[in-house]
Amino acid sequence: MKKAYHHGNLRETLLEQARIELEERGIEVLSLRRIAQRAGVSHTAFAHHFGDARGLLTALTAYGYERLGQNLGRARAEAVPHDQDRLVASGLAYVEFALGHPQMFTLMFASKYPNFSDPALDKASMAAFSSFIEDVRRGRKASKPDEESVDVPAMASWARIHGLALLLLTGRMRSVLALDPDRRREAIIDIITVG
Amino acid sequence: MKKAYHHGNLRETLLEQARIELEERGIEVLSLRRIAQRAGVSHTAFAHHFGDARGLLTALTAYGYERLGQNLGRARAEAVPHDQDRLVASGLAYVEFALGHPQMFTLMFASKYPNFSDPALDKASMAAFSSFIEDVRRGRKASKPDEESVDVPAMASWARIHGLALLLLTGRMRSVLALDPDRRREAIIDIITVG
DNA sequence: TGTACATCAGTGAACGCGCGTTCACTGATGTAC
DNA sequence: TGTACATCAGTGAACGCGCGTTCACTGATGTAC
Repeated sequence: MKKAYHHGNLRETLLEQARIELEERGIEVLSLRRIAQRAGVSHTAFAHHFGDARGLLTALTAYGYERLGQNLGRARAEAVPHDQDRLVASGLAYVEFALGHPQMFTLMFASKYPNFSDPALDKASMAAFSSFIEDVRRGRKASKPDEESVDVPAMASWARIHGLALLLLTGRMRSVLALDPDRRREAIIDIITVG
Repeated sequence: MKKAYHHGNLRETLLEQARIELEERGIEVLSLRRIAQRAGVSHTAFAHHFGDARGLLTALTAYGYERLGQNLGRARAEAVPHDQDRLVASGLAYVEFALGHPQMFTLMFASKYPNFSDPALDKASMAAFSSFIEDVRRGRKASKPDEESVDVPAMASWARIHGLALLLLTGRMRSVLALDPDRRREAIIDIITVG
């Protein structure tokens, strides 16, 4: 098969290879040159699709939020339709996303490199968050407060789920990490649902 | 005043300048050379005190845990001695430490650079965590479970406080960030203490 | 259907940059006698 | 109290490295007529 000069799908290929490099080596040593090498393309080919290095990171982060949003949506759809079950399913999917894609999660939540005011990134992250927070809110039986005030119960649940994800993926909470997968899953659900 | 050839206190000076550089510019662009320049010393002077670059980051992270531990201890001592008040005071101090030292907090909890198996770092982080978790446990009125099982209520409170800190410092939770300092403090306490 | 030409997509060499580390060194300090 | 000498603390030049970017380019594609 002759290799075409024009790739046809290079943007998606570069994003996918960037995702793999990210998980394998970590944010802190991501390199355009290595990603391009993985994709079998010269490292200057990036410019046509992403502008500069930050553009790639921004697109990669948006891609991560899209995947998180999809995972949450799937979990939501599979949960039997009681609000409480939906909160548990969403929360579990959130934590599992973090554990399954630790570097991506770190990029999405801790990194200063992506441009979070990029419209596509903002749209993807708002979509993931807002549906998740809606699940949380309904699971807590809290009515949506007026626009200006803080929805304390919903924020409390979100904070707990987010913190649980991060403490687990950074290796704290050794008592939970020591469990086998099934029991760990149960412990995560217990922690999400405890009064 | 003649500048001494031997500094006398260079290790502490370098750590302090590293801390300032960290907060001002961020983990991702920390540089030995710039820190040394701040301290008025050649960049090769590091080797005598920290070995290599990772050694400095490890020492800096340990320093962060010591300061977190001190802040928690101070908050604990000032709280009127009801267990619930102590949980609130510790939790608030935890969140305020994160907001006051965002880069340090990120280094302590998300970075892969420090060597977390370094004995001094391990000791400092265990000291900060264990006293904090003890506060949480007593505030939840949960008796300490046997060594092997998971203390679900304590982990749930820790996760909530940790997640709250991170969601705030990464700019999520806009409804809380929009408040003025006093009302924000109240909202943080509400979120920590809500059932 | 053919052709001219603009645009798009990818190449590869070269660049400068800041980095951490290595090296041989020098000045200051501490200590044994 | 003096002196010899080992050790400690800091210097500054040089190194190689991988990085992202720039540049002039070439091949492929799309389109107007």
